[in-house]
This record gives sequence, C-alpha cells and structure tokens, in this order.
Amino acid sequence: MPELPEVEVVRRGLAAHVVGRTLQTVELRGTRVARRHTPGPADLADRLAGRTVAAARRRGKYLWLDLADGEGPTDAALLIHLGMSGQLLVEAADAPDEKHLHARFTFADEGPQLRFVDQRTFGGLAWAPTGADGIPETIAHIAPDPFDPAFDRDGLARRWRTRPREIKRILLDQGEVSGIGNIYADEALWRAGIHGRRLASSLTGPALGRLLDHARDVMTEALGQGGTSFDALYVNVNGASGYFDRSLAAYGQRGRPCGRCGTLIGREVFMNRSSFFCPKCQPRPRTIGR
DNA sequence: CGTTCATCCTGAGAGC
DNA sequence: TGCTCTCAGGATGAAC
Repeated sequence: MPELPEVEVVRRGLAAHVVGRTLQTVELRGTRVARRHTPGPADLADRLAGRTVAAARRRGKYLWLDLADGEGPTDAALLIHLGMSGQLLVEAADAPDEKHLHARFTFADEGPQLRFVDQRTFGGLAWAPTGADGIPETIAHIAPDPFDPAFDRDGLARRWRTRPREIKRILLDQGEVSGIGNIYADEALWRAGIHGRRLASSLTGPALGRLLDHARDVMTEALGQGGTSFDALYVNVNGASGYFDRSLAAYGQRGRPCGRCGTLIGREVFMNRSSFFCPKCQPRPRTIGR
C-alpha cells in the first residue's frame, strides 16, 4: 500500500524525529521482518547498534536510513519497505507494544523509540551497502520516481511508445517509474482520460508525457494532505492519518458519478487487482483484452 | 531475454 | 454467532 506520498510522509517524520540520533539497541521479533537480510536478524541488530542516523532517504516506495559509524563516511544504510501494511512509529518507551510489533529501535539519548509495526509483514528491514550514487545496491533495479532529479519524463515517454504493453502495467512497474501504486495509477489515468489497458504504443509521446505529469501532480496533492488513508493502517510516525481519500476521483469510487461527465465509475479486475475508471472518459480499447 | 502468476500474511466486511 | 469467501495502498522469484 503505501505509495510514494504515504512513504514520503513517513520519511519526513523520520527526518524530524530520528536523523541525528544514535541507535542504542535494536530488537527484532521473529525472523520474517529481516527475511531479506540473509545473515539473519541477530546480525542485523548487531550491525545497527551504535550507528548514528545521518539521513532519511527515499526512492519510490523504498526508504532508507544512512548510517554513520563514528567519523566514518556513510557507506551503508538500513533499507526499509513498508509493504502493504507497514508502519514506522515514534513512541514513548512506556507505550504498550502493538500487536504486530516487529522491531523496536532505542536511542542513546533515551528519547522516544522508533517501532516497525506491520500487520501482514509484507514489509521488512535489511542492511544495504550504498553505491557511489548513494543508492542502496539492493534497489539498483528501482527506477527514479517523478520527483527525482534523475527522472527522465521525455525519455520514458519515447521508450514506452515503442512497445505494445498495457499502460497501467507500465505505470505499476517500479523498474520503469517508481512510487506509483494502484491508487495513483488509477487517479493519473482518470485525469489523463486513458484506460489502463490501452497499449502504450497506441498513445502519442505528448499524451504519455501528460500522463506522467498527472501522476506527479496527483501525488503532490496527496502529499499536501498527508497521503491517502482509508483506515488506521496508513499513518505518519505520530499515528495520524492523511485525508486525500476524500479527493479521490476514481479509485474506490465504483458506482459514483464521474466528476467530469457524471457517468458512473466502473470497476474491473486487472492484474489480479481492482481498476477503477470512467467508462465514458476512459473508453476501454476494443483491439485488446477480453 | 521479457512477461505473467502465485505467494507471502492478517483482518475486515459481506453473505449465508 | 459463526462459517466461508473476497478483498486490501506491494514486490519477488519461479515458471512460461
């Protein structure tokens, strides 16, 4: 779940409450939360203890904390993915443990703890060496997101046009552009008036460029409202929900009138998940699909 | 090579 | 009440 805006809300919370502090101990519960850290949870906890958090960074839906060791440079990071239901919470030490508490970080300053709570545990933590560009090597396959200086809007539009691939698949492919998930893909497609099953090769370069602009814009607006939360699962580090859900035009709006033309928003299954769209503003292509 | 699919989990809500 | 079924903001690796 959390898509770029929700992850960015969390990153900002980490920048405000965790950066500059030195980790004292890290408690990891169970083996699943550190499953991507091959040497195991005990090794991860050992590596983290005593390190100072130098920065909180993000690419797409991935977060990481740059870690300094004394005076040394930060050549490693704690890589974090929230999966579908992960939360990072800054809380007093005496706050009761959450039901799905998987990690607890304490700090040398004896201030508030950082906790990783994840109902479904699709998210997780791992140690990651960082490359020359400062990006963890384990996420080298994740493309820049629309807010990254390295993001190449026109290059993507040009390349996408050469392949007959459904446009929503491309939007959701984190190796093409990162940060966009099911909600913001549907919102961007609605704004652009494009059905997600249209082939990228059937769209013009300018149309693809505008679609990417819509994706960036809708995520900017969502960030301005603290992200999208339908329930208590998506919260900032202080446990507060965003309210962009009230501004959604397509996602989750089945049966409600389209804000542009009044036609009822429809839903269909695509890639084993839901897609919401306006049947009139976003006509389904006839040449492909079933 | 590129692309699809099942899978990892827990909980909420609908329908019976 | 309780059961079964469907669905949920994601990413990965195995299988084609």
